[in-house]
Amino acid sequence: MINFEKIKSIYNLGKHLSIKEMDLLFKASARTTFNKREFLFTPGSTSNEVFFITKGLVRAFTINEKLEEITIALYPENSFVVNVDQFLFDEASNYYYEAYEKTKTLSIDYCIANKIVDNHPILAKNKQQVFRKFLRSMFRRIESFVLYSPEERYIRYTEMFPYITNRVPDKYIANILGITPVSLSRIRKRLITK
Amino acid sequence: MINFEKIKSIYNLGKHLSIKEMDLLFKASARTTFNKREFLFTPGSTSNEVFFITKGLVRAFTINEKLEEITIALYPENSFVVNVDQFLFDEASNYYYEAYEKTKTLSIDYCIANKIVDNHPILAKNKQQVFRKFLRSMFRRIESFVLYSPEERYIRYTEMFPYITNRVPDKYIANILGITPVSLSRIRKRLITK
DNA sequence: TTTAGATATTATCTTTTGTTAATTTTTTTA
DNA sequence: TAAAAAAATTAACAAAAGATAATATCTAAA
Repeated sequence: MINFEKIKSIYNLGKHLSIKEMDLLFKASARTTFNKREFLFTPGSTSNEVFFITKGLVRAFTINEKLEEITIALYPENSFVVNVDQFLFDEASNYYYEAYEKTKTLSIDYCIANKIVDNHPILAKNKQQVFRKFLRSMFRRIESFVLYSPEERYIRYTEMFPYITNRVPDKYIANILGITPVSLSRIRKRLITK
Repeated sequence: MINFEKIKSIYNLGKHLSIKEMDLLFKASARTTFNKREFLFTPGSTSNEVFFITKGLVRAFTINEKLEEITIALYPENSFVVNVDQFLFDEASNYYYEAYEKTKTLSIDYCIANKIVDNHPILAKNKQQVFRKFLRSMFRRIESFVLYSPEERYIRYTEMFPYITNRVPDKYIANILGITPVSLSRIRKRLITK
């Protein structure tokens, strides 16, 4: 069910990290299944739970002044999901995190996870890689806004994450790209007629 | 010269972190002064040096297909500067990092820094906070692209970083906001006449 | 399977942005 | 300080995006 080798390759974890150590974390984690449209976090949540998505897809969104839902991120299998506002800012969350599909997770309180990790040098060594992976994806996303047009961003996004694009409405992708759904529809049309 | 308390407050470092421990890192660091327009890194660089800016301002930019310089980030005093491509991707850098002002730095090889940090539990504990600070600023930047218009991004940027905006040409700010310098000039005009 | 609801497309119009080039202003340096 | 270089503004036009609404298509629930 949990593909250790896949996780190791996704997060560039060290060769010396064995299943035994990773299992320490998995054993200490709760397994939860969220039905479609159930929430992992809601605004105001101060939970420091770290979710690992083993199956399904989670959508993070906020509500803007016009009371529209704006999707900021999508998390497929093998992603870690945290309550950003709580995790990074020690503030109550502004975001909803909902299971867009029926989603299976492993979850653990971040402080508890940290205690386990800090007691096992090999885990501690690999913790940084997970953070680095986050930084990587964030940096590439910022780069895409600075260097590319909406059309280019869309092409790159679908090429990079076809397994996400296929599973959610285009309007979520439009939000993620920083454009309106109507504009994305026009971009798609432009690309087809090219 | 180095304001320890300021660094501690910027990076949310723990109260138990004393100057003694931080000094271990500073003592192991080289002091370098870069003149205006000198480079800390250039494309192709595989250096894993971590710079801490004690004075001055560094600009990271790349060259696009049209051979234009595109500024992706500005680093003022008390910032850490690393070669992103090397640091996060283990790839040679695509970016120039230039001292836009005469800049004083402390620098240390990341592996060496890590050895020192890992041998001192209090430093190790605080390392995460520095990473978290990076994640924070990256997340807020992504949020600004997803939630706000170019005009709103400009207002927020100048409010948040007046000490940067004042020191560099507007065209660098335009790049950072993901718009053209001409468009930024029009936004400024619109805001004045409001 | 039918129907209601959600999503995507299209149309129309307005606003903003990109592009290029000319002009003005500011900054740098000889 | 004067000349040169860089940056910012403005103009003119084209392209793209935003907003809103109507329509079409797709999806999910009764």
